[in-house]
Amino acid sequence: MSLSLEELALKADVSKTTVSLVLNGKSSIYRISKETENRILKIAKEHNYKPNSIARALRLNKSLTIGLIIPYLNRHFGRVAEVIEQNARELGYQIIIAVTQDCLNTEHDLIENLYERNVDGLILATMMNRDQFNDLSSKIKIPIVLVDRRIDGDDIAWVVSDDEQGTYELVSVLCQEGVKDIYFVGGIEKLSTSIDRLNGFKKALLDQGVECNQSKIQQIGYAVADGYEMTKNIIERFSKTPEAIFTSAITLLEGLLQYAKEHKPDLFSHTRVITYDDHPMLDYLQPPIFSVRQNAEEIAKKSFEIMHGILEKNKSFAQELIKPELILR
Amino acid sequence: MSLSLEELALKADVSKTTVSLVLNGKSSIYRISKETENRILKIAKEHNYKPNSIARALRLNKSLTIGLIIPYLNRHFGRVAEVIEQNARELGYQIIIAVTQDCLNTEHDLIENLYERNVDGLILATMMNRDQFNDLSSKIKIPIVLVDRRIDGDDIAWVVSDDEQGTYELVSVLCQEGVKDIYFVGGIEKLSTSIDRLNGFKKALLDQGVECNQSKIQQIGYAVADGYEMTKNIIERFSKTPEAIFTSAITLLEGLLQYAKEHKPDLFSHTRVITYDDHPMLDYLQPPIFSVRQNAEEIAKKSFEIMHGILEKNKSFAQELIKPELILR
DNA sequence: ATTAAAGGCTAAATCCTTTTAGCTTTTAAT
DNA sequence: ATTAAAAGCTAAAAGGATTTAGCCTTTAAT
Repeated sequence: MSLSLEELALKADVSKTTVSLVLNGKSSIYRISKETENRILKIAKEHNYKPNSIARALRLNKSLTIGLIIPYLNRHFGRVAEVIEQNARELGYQIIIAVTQDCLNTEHDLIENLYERNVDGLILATMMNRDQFNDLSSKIKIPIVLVDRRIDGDDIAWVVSDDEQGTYELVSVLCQEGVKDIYFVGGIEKLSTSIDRLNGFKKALLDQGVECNQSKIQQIGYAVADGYEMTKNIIERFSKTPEAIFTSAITLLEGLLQYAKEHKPDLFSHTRVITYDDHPMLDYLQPPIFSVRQNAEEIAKKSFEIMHGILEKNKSFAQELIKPELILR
Repeated sequence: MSLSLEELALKADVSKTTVSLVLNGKSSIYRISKETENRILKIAKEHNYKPNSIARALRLNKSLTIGLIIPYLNRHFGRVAEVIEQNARELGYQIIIAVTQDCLNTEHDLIENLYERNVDGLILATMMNRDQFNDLSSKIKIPIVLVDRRIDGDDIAWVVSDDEQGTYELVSVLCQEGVKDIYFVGGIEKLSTSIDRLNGFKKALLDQGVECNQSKIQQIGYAVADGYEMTKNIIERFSKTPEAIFTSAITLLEGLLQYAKEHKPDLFSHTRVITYDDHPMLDYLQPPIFSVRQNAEEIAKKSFEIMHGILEKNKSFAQELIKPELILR
């Protein structure tokens, strides 16, 4: 291990050029004799030669490394990262991971940092808007695939859950059960996840002939504390206990549960709760909470697939909406 | 961006040696004049020069990259990874992540792979035993810090939760409440997490004068399905419903909950359940489940700290037991 | 006036691989 | 017997940074 081309060449009594050519499968192109080829291959194998990846990266200007920038390594993104890593590994790529904690500045720093560290591409759950992204794209000359959060634009590659459709279906189920008074507990307002989920929410109400009151829509952020806050607002500002609350992320549901436990233990006897994102523990809560399960595996698979296509198969960008699954308990 | 030392040198009308010396803070050692120094610094700043990290890595034989190998990116390891990444970033390191899915062969492949890819060190939640680890250590000439799962040995660096103590305290609480009939639902038998948790369990029973029957101890694995299986065994093999069950991981608790939901809905009216690992959703389950919360943040922080100490401060290995926290609901 | 020391900078080697252009020898063709 | 083509291989450059050894000039000391 860790012996160089030159040392191999010495042992095989040829030049390092020859060794390199043989090991890169170019023997026939360069008319290296079968005999020499076999000798070199044998010696390389005996010594378990592995080319120095750094030297290779320098020469080829290709590090076989993908940067993955996500807000947190929570359940959802953890699973996404895990599957991306597995897919990447099979094709010889490594994943460098970095978390933004949903801070835009951190995101910028990380992008720059990974870019300078010569990753071949970036998979990105971004907080940027269209303009910020365009700015970035002009500076950064490597492919970017957005994951989980999209930015509108015909030339931007992304893979996201079909948030609008998922929310639409989930909320429609409630409406069809006759629920009319539904509150929306939302996340970071500018993100596509928020916009799409809110659109799905509104569309469901509209299609089911339920009035959609702006005052029933809250959007602070995706943190547990935000969920707590929004639930508090809903419970305390309105005299009437809501018929139903939709939380648009599992963290927000956690906030709601926390508030309920502390200040409104009877919440569930009056109020149906439904949520975007699923969690196995939801199976054991009383009463059952309907949810929308994102297909993290598929999101991960597709996003690396697109990246790989751009990097190695000359494919251009692509966009994918991944269908989520309704979980009615 | 992406302009080279040589180009900078051209612009500053000096050699690239001079530029390199100045940018590496060696002006005074090499008696570069203040004037030249300032000119170079100014030009470098203007052009936002960043040294090519690959070239640097090749020359210095140091990639500023740490490999992190863990079984899954689940809640616990996700948090560990997240915090390691943040700590690493502050000190200029990147984290390459890879998941083994608790497969020993995959672990070996990944270690070899990352080693060949020139990571400077490895942080590892390993499945290896002492012999396998020794074998590995002799081949791999970079520092290794074990995380979450330790291997006995005076010369092995590790950071783990104090599994024995945590389990001891948790189980003791139940015993002190008078519970005498406690079952152990365990994970992968050979891992330190299993061994330590089982030891803590046995010690608690012993100290509290509760008989510890070998038939009440099950160890299959850490998967949800394993928890299901072990719960099934306990419920179906014994005529008497157990007074209490300790699951030694949150996944095993999930398996238990699943079994209970499907086949034993009244489990909780007869049986106390306690678990290693905490989860916020446990707050909302009825009845409350006592748990032991591992301090993932501290585990992460210490493990990178040790790695960094070895890499840059000439420190040697170190071992840390991180105190977990009892959560009594 | 000579020598030594200090000041200011750089050429070239090095890390390891890939790749281009081309060298030498052998064989085939006329 | 020449020449052309084919066979078999290699020297050297390139990629971008770091570092060693040392060159040349100026100043200070005797």
